[in-house]
Amino acid sequence: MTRNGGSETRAAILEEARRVLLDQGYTSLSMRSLAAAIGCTPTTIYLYFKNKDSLIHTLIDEGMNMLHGRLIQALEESSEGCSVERMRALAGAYFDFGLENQEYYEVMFMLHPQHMDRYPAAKYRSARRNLELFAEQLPEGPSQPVVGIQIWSALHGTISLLIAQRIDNKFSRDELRDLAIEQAVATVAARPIEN
Amino acid sequence: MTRNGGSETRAAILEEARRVLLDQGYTSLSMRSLAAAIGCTPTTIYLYFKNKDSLIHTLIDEGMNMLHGRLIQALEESSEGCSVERMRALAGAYFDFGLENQEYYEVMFMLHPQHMDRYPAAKYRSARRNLELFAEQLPEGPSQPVVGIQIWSALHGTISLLIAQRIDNKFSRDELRDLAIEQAVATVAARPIEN
DNA sequence: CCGCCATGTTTACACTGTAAAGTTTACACT
DNA sequence: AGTGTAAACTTTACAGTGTAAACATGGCGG
Repeated sequence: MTRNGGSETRAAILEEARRVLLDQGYTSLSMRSLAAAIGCTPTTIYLYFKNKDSLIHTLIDEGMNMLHGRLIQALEESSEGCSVERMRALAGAYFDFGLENQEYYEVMFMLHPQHMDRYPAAKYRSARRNLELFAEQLPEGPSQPVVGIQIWSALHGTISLLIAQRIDNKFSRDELRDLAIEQAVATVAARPIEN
Repeated sequence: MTRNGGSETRAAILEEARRVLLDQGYTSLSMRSLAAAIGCTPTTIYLYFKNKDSLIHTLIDEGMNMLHGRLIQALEESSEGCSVERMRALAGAYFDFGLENQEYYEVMFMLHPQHMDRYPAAKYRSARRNLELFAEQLPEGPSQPVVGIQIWSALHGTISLLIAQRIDNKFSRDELRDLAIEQAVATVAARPIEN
């Protein structure tokens, strides 16, 4: 392969990895096929990424930033509403992001760490921002982060089962979406108002 | 390896597979190491199981039956209670099963089908029994299976994130358990009584 | 006794991630 | 211009994966 100044190769790797991830999913993303697609040898990739996991980590990070954009946008669009309405918008945006970016969602939230190096602390923080948005919509403010986690977890449950195709097709996605969002909303509505 | 009458080998395969699954997790479960552990060649396993996935399927089936036992027991112990109390017992039992049998839970509900052959229809039915138990606890009876699915999904969300170690350790498991269960209970309590 | 079938092994293929060592290119500096 | 060095990339190799095809062997029924 022609020398092309390093960072171009790195960009090509990421671009192709992203493409394969979206088209064929995580399992099809192999270092060798990746290398073949961009016209270099497998080991070249190791010049830019410690290993496959750290390549995945940067994809996760991309996904987290995409998600953050979507969530922030949803919050801005509903900023005039009460906490219930903001949560409805947030949950809806989260749900839609998950189903519209299934392959991203999978590497972001469904991959087991045993198959994966520990997620680096710096990137972990950027991921946590997304989750904190849920607690921040509670009427009492972000003082109960665990409740935010619970609301997020419940949403994640439905999304992950849909992605994993563990829910019978006879149940409509829209109905499941509504139920999941309303459950999140109900949890907010049940909180005491304190701020 | 000595001929030992077939079903013994099959039993040994399953026993070792179960052991590895519980000890080292799904990723460590390889046909070759499995064969080495029970003292046969990898291909011998293919006499008893079509492929790795179908071996996993029978483990999933085992897990589903274990889970069913736990859920039925919880329901029996709470049979005198109202639908809210029965759901509390059911959700608690489901949650505990998940965390006490993480490796089973993972293959049962968290593995992506792309990595896996389609779950056989017959076994799928036995899995569905477990989910139907949730809808059956609704005050209006099992007429709204999708609500049962939603309650189950939300529980699954918390469990799967805990198993995947995607929830910060600073959040106590007990508190998350309580919140998840109460969210399930609240969804039941919010239903109209019709039967 | 003989043939068949269940039970198993041997061998092989096409993959996977990744480490070590060697090679080529580009550029800075004397 | 010539040389040193570092970046970029390849070659080769290892150890592992699932699994298919062909071959061997034991025991049992006719």
